Amino acid sequence: MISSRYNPSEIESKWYQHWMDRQYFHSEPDHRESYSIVIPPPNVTGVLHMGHMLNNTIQDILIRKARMDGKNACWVPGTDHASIATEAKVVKMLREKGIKKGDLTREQFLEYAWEWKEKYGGIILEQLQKLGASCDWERTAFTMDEVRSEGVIKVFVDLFNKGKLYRGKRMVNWDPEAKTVLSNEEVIYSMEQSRLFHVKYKIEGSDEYLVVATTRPETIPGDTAVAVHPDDPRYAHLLGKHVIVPLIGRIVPIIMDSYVDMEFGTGALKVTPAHDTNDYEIGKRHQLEIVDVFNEDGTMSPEAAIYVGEDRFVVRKKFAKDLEAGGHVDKIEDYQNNVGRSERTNSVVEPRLSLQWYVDMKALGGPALDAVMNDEVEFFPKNQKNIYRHWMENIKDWCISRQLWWGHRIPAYYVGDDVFVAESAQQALNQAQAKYPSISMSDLRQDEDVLDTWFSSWLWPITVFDGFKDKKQLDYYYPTSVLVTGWDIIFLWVARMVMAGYEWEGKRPFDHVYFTGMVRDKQRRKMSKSLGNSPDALQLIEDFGADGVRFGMMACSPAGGDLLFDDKLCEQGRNFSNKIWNALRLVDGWETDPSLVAGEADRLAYQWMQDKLSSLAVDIDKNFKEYRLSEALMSIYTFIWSDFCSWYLEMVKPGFESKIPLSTKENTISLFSSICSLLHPFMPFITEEIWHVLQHRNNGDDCILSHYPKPADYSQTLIDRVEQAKEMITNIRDIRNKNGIKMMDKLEVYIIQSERSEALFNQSGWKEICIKSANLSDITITTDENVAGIGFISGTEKCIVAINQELDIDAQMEEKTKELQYQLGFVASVEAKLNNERFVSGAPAAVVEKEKAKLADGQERIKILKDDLARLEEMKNA
RNA sequence: GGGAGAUUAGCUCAGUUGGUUCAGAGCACCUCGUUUACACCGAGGGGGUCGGGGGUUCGAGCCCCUCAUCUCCCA
Repeated sequence: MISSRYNPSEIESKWYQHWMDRQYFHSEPDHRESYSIVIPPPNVTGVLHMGHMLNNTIQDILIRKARMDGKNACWVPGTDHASIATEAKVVKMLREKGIKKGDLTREQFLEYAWEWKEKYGGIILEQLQKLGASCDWERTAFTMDEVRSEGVIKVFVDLFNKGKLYRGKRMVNWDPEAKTVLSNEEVIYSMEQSRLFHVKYKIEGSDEYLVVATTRPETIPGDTAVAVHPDDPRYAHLLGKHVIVPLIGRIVPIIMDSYVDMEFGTGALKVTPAHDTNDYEIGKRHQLEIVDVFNEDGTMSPEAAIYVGEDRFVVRKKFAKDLEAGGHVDKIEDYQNNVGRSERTNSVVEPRLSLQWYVDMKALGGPALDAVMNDEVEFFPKNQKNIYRHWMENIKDWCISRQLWWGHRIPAYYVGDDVFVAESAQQALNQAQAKYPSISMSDLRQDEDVLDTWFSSWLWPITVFDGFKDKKQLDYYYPTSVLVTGWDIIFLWVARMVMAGYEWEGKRPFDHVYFTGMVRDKQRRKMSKSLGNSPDALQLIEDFGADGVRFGMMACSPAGGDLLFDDKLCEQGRNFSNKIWNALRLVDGWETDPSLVAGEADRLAYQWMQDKLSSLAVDIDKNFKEYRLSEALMSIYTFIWSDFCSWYLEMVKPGFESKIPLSTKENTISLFSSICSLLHPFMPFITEEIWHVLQHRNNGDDCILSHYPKPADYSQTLIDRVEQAKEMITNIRDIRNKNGIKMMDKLEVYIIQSERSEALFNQSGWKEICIKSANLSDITITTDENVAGIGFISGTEKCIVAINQELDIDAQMEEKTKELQYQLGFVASVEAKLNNERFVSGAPAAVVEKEKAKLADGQERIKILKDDLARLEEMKNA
């Protein structure tokens, strides 16, 4: 006996293993059309979170659907090495062991790092398997493995040789804790409480002071000018004068620069070119001296000459005191300002001048912008195109060096100030010797830095197919079919992949990009570790089953829109699983009798289901083409729960202790199998299980490889007729409800004779379905409009439920009157439209025809209602 | 400060070139129900001036203007 509850856990592991054993996920190039997806490689340090679940569920749905459509589906999994995050984890682990990074050589450190990666780096991939991800695990890639690394180095050398890569001194976002440069995207800004110091700078040779407002007094030793706006009348007289930097005593010029905001603070700005991006620009314009007062770890440098070696925040407090003690403070205000912190270390980011490697993005951007604008790479949803264009048109060079050890070490070799870039040290040496014949390997010094992780990720669609070495796989799978990712990394990753695709393959990396939304909690907050509002992904799978969670993720996740996650959605998924499971129990329990012949009702019900299925397949096909997966799923949900379970199964279900005709059971199993196929991409486990419980299957006949139901022709007339039967049945049930008539009591129903009611009756099986589902003794066509009972309208048919018991006539009259009012209003509005000369002449003929039909229908209903009311009135008076 | 998007039922959202009885779905809610697939259920039901105002049109949830509120991106 099958359990009345669906228990996912055993079933899920069983089928995942089965699929793996049969190598269904594995793909090799062949004669079929390819459908490929590369996974956005999760961070190797990561564990599965809600964002991954959403993103990977979507990819799995697409890849399973493609597989069932007969394409050669290939989903390549993998992870990225996440320089900063991983190095931070390894450093932390070492610290716990009592080892300091500084005590290790680069090689020793990397050994530990690899050890760590081998041990923990696969966790997230295993978790994806729990979710049901049908990745080709034989292709699992890692951004730092040999194939991927070779590609990265080749590309670096290639860009250098093409002159699209350079080394330059720029203002960067510096993380003093990780001691590395950060990209803009790795800096998180938020408003923080701080203090605005109004500091007095004495004007040289005068008793006058110039008051400057700053939140960062610790940078005062780096001041090399004070700037005011050239149009500011308050300071016009100071042109050409100098001020004395407080506590430091340095004499610096007062300069005029229109960058200064006259409204802000005192309208005077201290200029510290080494420690602020804008100040740096001002410094360049006025040829100011650059004094770098910080070390790489955020302590004061020897150039600061004061508090050397102490931390910038400690010094801020000391400076505040010293300034006050020295009488240099005019006033101190509480102030809110926007502070940038490192995404990884949460350390306050320090703008810093440093020598870094850059990619010349203007040299790469052209084809990448065009490709998206003309839909060669198509975005879903479309509105992301604008954002993309805006960024591409204002693109800045990409700083790719990172002061870390974990990553691809930059293949640049120095001899003094000369740089030689080559794929190997030997090649670099050869280059160097061409210039300096006498040098040897020991004179070459390789760049200490590694490359930004994105510098390997942007090659992902090429390198996972080993595309820089061997084009065989690449030619088949590239361009990939679709990329599924969050819009938050559109610049960081998507745009750069497009650039790389055109730069090295001359082709787009993917046909489509499907942007998912962010997963947020019910209060619309982003899921984050610090808020603790992110549910444990594996626990969810435990609680609701992978299928339940997948349903939950998809049920309310419009393309590009945010997903407000709620356990309730997974619960709904679990309930849905249970519903299907119990439908299986019902069908499975049917005993057949070969001597029974299926009735007309069974045949009509089956025909109706087939037509509905075809119609559904048309919708699903359309929805998939537009990546409206949520809608596709919901239409399947309604089909299964409502059409199949609530209507179809009830129509054909045998009575108590009765058997079912063989053909009806077979037809039902066939429908149920199609349903499994339909739902399989969304809920793979339960569908595979049911597929096999429904009937014996030959080896290899698995749901995962079944044909996805294709759009097909169907009879809308037949569907409409059954819909009208449903409407009539619902009406009768409502009448039972309102009049306290038990479902068990059989009723007799009359339909007033008309052309349309005749058509319904002539539909084979129609009458039988009504009788069974509404539990009627009979349903007949009559010309006698005065049958005693309760009248109702179905479509435009007047129907009467014959009833002998006492009825609440007033309640009925009230209801009919209300309905009549509505219909009168409706007809009036249609008449107004049709009487409007401009409507009749201006609107398309089809629209006018429809209005006329509406009018006729409405008038018909009004007539029925009026008759009914008159009849009720008579009954009341009788 | 510049740009983008949004505002439809209590909640989350559909609504595809303006035209069916078009104001919809799911969840939540209310009433009834333990009839042998399922209470993780069944049957039925109520609920919205489509953010406010103005305009174009024979006709506006949809197009235009304006105001309000919110979100995001860039600086």
